[in-house]
Amino acid sequence: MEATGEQVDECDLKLVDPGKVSWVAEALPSTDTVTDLADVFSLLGDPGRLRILMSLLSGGEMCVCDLAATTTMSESSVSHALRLLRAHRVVSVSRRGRMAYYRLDDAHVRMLLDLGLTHTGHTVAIHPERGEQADA
Amino acid sequence: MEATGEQVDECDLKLVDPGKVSWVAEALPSTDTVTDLADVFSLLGDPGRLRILMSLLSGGEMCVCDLAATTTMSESSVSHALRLLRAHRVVSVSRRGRMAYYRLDDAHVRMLLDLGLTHTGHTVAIHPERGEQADA
DNA sequence: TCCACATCTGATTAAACGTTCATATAACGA
DNA sequence: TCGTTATATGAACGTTTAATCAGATGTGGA
Repeated sequence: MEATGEQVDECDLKLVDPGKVSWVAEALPSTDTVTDLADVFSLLGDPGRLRILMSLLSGGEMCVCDLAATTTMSESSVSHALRLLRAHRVVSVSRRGRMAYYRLDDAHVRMLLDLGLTHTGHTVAIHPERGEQADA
Repeated sequence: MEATGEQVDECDLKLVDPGKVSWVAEALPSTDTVTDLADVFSLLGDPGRLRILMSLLSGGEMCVCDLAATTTMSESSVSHALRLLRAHRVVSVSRRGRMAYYRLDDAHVRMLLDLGLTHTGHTVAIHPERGEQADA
């Protein structure tokens, strides 16, 4: 890819293992890909948003005011958070009357949440009779 | 936890589905657990740290200067980032001579990274002959 | 011992973030 | 139509964060 034949642009002088550096650098996804992925993780990196998403994970479909209750956040905060999550296609809305019902709309994020909860030793509370969990 | 027997402390007045709110609230992990999990995701939510971790994921064990090269960050930035990751037990160090060799030291984070990369359509470059991937 | 080198650390600064408050939009009921 | 309710949005504020620079620590070789 490089005209010079060197993948690590410059200052190879101080590299301990130039060979490994070369192929590790090549193996890394593009800047855009890394940025996108970091964005997703970042979205999950806020306790408030995380509580919202976990609420949706077990509750299925919920309106803003109920989410405010389960997460102990103000409705305004929840709304702002949902706007962000919506912009990143992590949640989707169904508007019925004056209510807005949100749901988890990203199978990948669902898996990340699940994996995260598993790690903490916390089992995701699934209530089949309320049926909301999807394909994943 | 509540003296009143109500899980959603107050203002049940404006709830759309009080029943669901109750059990969703109960199903949520403790504040500490949520905070810890958010911390982990937050750690993965920075492009620089993500590149460091992905480098370690494919490179196995690497020193600071080589990581600086693969991530195109300054050595100081890398060192600061590694300190954070170290504090959260995500990476561990082996000091040999004046070098510090870092490695991914959290199977769970490894899985999250893997899942994240899978989602982006990017296959993790594994080089068995360099052997570093663990149990996971 | 002294110097060079790899890494670490603290302080500073600028940008990004989440919350709040006030207000806007839009739908239902009277 | 008017008032109320549910949600959305914008601006302002305080906090957190990551990058940079300068200097500290500690190791190896001369």
